[in-house]
Amino acid sequence: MAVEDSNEVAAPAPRAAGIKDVAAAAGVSLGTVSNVLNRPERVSPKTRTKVEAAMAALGFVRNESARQLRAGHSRVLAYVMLDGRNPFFTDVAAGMEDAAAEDDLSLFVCNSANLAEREAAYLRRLEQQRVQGVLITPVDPDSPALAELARRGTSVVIVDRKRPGTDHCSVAVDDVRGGELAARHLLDQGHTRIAFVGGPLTLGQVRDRREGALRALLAAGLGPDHLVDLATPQLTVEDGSNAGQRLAGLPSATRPTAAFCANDLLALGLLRSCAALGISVPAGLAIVGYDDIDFAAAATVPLTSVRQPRHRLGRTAAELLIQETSDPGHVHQQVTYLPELVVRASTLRTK
Amino acid sequence: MAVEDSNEVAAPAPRAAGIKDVAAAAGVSLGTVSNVLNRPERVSPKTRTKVEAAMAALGFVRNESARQLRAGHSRVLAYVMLDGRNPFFTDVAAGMEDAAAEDDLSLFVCNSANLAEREAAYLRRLEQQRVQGVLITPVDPDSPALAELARRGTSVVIVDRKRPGTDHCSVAVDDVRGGELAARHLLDQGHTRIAFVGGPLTLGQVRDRREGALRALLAAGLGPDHLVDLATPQLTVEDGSNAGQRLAGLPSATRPTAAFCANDLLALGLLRSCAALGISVPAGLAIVGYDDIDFAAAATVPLTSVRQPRHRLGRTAAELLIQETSDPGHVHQQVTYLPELVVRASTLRTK
DNA sequence: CTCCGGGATTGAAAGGTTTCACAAACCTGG
DNA sequence: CCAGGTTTGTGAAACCTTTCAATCCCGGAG
Repeated sequence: MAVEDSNEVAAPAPRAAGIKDVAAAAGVSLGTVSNVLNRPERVSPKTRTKVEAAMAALGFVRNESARQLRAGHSRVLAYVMLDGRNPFFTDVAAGMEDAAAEDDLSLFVCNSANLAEREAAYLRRLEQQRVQGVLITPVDPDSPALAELARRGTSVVIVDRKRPGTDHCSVAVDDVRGGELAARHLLDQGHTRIAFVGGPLTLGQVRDRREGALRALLAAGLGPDHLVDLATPQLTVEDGSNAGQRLAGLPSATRPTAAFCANDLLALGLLRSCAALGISVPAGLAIVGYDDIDFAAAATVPLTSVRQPRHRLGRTAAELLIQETSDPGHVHQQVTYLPELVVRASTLRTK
Repeated sequence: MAVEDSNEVAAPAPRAAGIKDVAAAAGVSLGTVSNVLNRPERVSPKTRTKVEAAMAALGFVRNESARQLRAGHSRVLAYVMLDGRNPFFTDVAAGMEDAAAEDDLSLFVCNSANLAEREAAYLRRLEQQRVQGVLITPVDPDSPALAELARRGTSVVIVDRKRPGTDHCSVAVDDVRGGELAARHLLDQGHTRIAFVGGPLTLGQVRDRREGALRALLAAGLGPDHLVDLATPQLTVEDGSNAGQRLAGLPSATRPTAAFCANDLLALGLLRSCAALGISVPAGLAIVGYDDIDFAAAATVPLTSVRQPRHRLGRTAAELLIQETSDPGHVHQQVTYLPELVVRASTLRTK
């Protein structure tokens, strides 16, 4: 007897208190506790205080699963990003987080690491969790999995990519325009042979940026052979560095005097290998990056880059998603932002 | 009549199919469907096929909330990181993700952005979600909120920090040792006046690294005045750059010839401002960073840095957490890894 | 032919919250 | 002091899955 009592007292896990326990402790009905939680204005101040005291005393924590179960959907938004190690996406996520926080929603961030399979696994999980909606920068925006997801009722917003159909909202930046800006700037600086560093071309972002560069060349009366492709398997610093080696190996007659990189990671890698190989920047090689991540400005030769409104991109995407899930008369929208060229030392004509 | 029928057909949201609908469609009981899902081996192949066909036909998606409600806990791990924009933490998260994936768990990544308030909000949310456990690099490891959380039954693992008590597991890297390595290296290179760039000192990481540097100086017979403090409000590239301005302003008699930065972001900022101010690195100023993020090696003057096993840090933390939540006889462990100095051009003695 | 054992299947209960129709208590003015 | 209206509080149903004891059915042994 005494033993049992002392066991009770020493019990380490008194099983989390629920709304029912709170009701009992406060001497009110279960429904009233729920009202305190969800519509405090419909409960008298006196009772409310009593209930709140009971909650504090018991260390009550709302059970979100039960809540969701009843509501049919959660208060969680998710972002499936393409590359967790690219600061660009981190910044996009920060923008989403701000918007989500304003509506008292949480943001669940997942990283597909550019792996279609991993992306699919996350989407399955998220659907099972009945997240309120999914923000995604997809490996492949045309994947039927996305359409399926939307068809089954989960709102999906495509980020940093456009999708032809009108099944989803999307927020993107005009990458063709960005490529044009970059290339035109290099042309203005007197370059006529430009390397395009980037890949794989399965990524729409890469395709579009290259396409833009090509257009700028054509507009200047130069043929497509003035764009020298240096394809990379991925968009990492390492790949950029490798591209630099290849570039240096080209015969000087045909070697480009400028390079346009599909993102800043590549550009930073290229910059590094130039330093290692004794090619001065911008005199020996002018370099333009893309995204204008913080490290671009921080590089020792600050990088000229095409800036995207990354924070706004994320914020707008989240806002569209929230709007879609709350407004039944919602119409899908395709928002496109314009990029902007930020000129820094890596392309400044040396006198 | 006809009208109603056609309405039925056109209904856009036929309300997600549940286990019950599947059971009806397959002509079996609800319990059997559950068995197919959870213990397929106890169901005859014939029935199983039938059920699986029904699931596919109805586009059945398991409802995780209901599942959780029954189970009492979810299959989600969460990492509350200190700074989403610092690649170090991103890499730690990647390590966790790998470990989580192996156990078929999801990782929910949140960013406290070094804001105690935001951290608290996330912790509240996560507790409400009944996540299986929380990994956290806390703003303040001694915060009572963490102990509370653990007391109420949520497992907590402290990452990149140690906590005196034994309430939690923790995984950390010996920052004092790291500071020592960095400073000793600079002393070996002949420097005797070393700047310490970093802050705020409320961050244990910063305190410890500074402490280590101090020890190395003392061991070399140099007084604490040989360590020149350049305090920064945060650990960003911008702060590092500002510190550079201040450093350059010091009278040349007392100006340090080397700088040890509390992390790589600061070091990159410092590097940039040196370039802008015409201070050559390492001849004019040797620089050591901390973390060895990818951008450190990618900087145009590759950065000497103290490498932490960041991927392993994350993986181990997640493994400990999983162990803690699955093994009832679990004993809290404090794992400490040793850092390693990676020497690059930013400190190489010129000739 | 009956009985038994064991695998396959079933049905009901449980888990914590929200919602909603309803009951109770209170207040106002006549 | 009462009718009628408003403000508070109540109780039960519903959300979807899992679990587990109970039942069913089948073939084989006696």
